[in-house]
Amino acid sequence: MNKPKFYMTTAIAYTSGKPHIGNTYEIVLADSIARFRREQGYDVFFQTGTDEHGQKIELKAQEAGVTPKEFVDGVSGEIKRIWDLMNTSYDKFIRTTDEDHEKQVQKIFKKLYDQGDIYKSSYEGLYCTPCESFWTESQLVDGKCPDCGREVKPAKEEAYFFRMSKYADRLIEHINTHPEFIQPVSRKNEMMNNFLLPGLQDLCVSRTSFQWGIPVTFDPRHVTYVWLDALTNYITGIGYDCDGEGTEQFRKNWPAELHLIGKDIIRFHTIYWPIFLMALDLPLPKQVFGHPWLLQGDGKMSKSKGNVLYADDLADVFGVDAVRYFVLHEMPFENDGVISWELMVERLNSDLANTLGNLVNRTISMTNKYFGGIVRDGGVAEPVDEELKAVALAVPEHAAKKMDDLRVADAISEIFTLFKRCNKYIDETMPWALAKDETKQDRLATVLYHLTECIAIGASLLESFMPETSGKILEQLHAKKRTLEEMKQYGLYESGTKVTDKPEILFARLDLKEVLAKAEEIQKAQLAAAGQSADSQGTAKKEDAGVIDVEAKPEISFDDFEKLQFQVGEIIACEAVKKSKKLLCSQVKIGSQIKQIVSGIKAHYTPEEMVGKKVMVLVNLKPAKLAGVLSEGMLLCAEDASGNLALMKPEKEMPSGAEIC
RNA sequence: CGCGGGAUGGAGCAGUCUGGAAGCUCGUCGGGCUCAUAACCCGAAGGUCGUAGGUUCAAAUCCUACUCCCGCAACCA
Repeated sequence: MNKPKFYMTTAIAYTSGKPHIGNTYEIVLADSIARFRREQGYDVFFQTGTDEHGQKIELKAQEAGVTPKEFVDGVSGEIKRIWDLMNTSYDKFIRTTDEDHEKQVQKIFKKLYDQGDIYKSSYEGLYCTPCESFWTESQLVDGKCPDCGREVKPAKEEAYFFRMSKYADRLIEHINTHPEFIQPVSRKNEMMNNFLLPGLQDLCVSRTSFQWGIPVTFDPRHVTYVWLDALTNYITGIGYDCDGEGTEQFRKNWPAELHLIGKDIIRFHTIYWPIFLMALDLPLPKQVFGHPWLLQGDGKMSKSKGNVLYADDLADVFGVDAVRYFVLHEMPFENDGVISWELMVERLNSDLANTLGNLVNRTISMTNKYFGGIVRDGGVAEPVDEELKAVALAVPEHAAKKMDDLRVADAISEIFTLFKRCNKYIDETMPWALAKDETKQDRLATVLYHLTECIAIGASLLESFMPETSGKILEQLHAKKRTLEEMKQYGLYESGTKVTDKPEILFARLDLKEVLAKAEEIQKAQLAAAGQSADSQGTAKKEDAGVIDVEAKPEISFDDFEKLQFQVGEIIACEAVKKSKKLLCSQVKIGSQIKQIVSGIKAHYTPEEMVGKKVMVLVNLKPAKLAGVLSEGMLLCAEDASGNLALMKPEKEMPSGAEIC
């Protein structure tokens, strides 16, 4: 019998830095699906990797004083290390700097150009360097990049474009006739209404503003822009060849059954990628699942706060399988999940230590205590056994159904219903009472047999989610790993088998206080790595800390300083900027002049309390529009670590317009 | 009228598409049990399902208006 093939991928991770727990979530999720599909008998090929080109990386490498290649070699290695640490079973780790990938991308670019899908034009607009994106005036937020909030600069760039519109109708048709294509379904309307139905813009597919990319062969000033480079990894990784048939593996595996990606890049995978494939005359992937995000509960993750959660730190404290369990269990299907040290401890103690670990432990202990470790079916049945058996037989099916819908968290919960049922069964049968009765020895043996059998089934099911734990349990029971097929039968545990005589604690209960102490150490280490001085960490974490340190800026000359003009200004009127949540617009009297200045301090000052204040103003700042309102300077504020602001006022009474120098 | 997400017992969530007895996990309290990792089992308390209207025999769910929260950008999966 031929096993059906199952080709799945994760998004390739961008190599701009170490991946945090949210990035790691995706690979673990993918791994659990891949493992489960293998269990189901599919011939799985599971690809992941790293996306390594782009201006951002060029800049990061420059900052670090290494070549871009050296930089991405380091980060890609780090990512792979974490993927391996998390025990993920990918079959291929592709890098977009792989030679064969680069070669194919160049050939694809040429081919699309030759057949008229790609054309040369130019791009004019406001450019955000860190985001590598052009924006139109109307897209800007407060005059800044809507993605990152940083400054944009007017720029014009010659570029190649892909004619998306040509294929739009075909894509709309495909999406409408394949309701399973975009998952979760709610995303489908978003794509249709926001992008497809209003009319697709052509996509810019080359850049000249940086070099770290795959050069366009026939126009070497250009490098391939990220999406054409990155998305194609899904086919180049399995041996696509633009000029020929491609490898046998490619012909076998393409199209992919599943692209697993973050919800933020659904657009690229359900619009641009399918259209690229149409242009290459290739079939489309079967399904794209945009999973939700795992967010930090207690405030925004930020390196400067030192509260970023990394998979390896968490694994150090909790163990790899506990981290896998947590991210899989805590992530719902559609909404974002929450992660925090407290929640991790709660899950570990409650589910892994109490429900699962303790169950295995008490079962093995009783077997040792009452029968010298020998598990034997005593053949004395009671009705309660049937209830347990029914659960054990139903759970694999239920879990499989959840997995088919990609509801991994629900699948795990299904498995745990079996462990919970086992704990209840122990209470119902009271083995310790049976043990005291000479005539109940066979019944006692039967009870322990059922428990061992059910744990063996549950442990086997756990393999996709917690491979190491699964193996440990089976080993302690000296049980064979079951296939899904075998789980349809009950009673495969061989009667007369001896279990281990020294059961190992699978998950030790953790004390929240101790864990939080460790978390604090990790936070300190992060702060140190972020370049803060050693003594500042000590004080910064305490509430009574009187100081904060900020990132040092390069030294400036006195000439630079002289360019800045500061004066005392009196706020004579102030109102909130209507279209904005953060901005106040003040009329500031500086000498005999009145300047209008917009400041992002609405959260800290009301317009009323602003009026009458004499404050420090940077007056010769180039005027700019914020939220459509002209601002002709800057009110200076001090800001603490939690973002509280305080306006700077002269320490003695000074007239409006007094120069500050 | 900027965009997006959200509001369900103390905490974290499901249920909302396709109206039909408010559910899960944790925590709390009471009880049971002692094989086990102070664990396990049973029971209880605790909710005007953000507010106000509307549709309906019936609304957490559909419609309208409003309030409040959160993010708007990192390490963007």
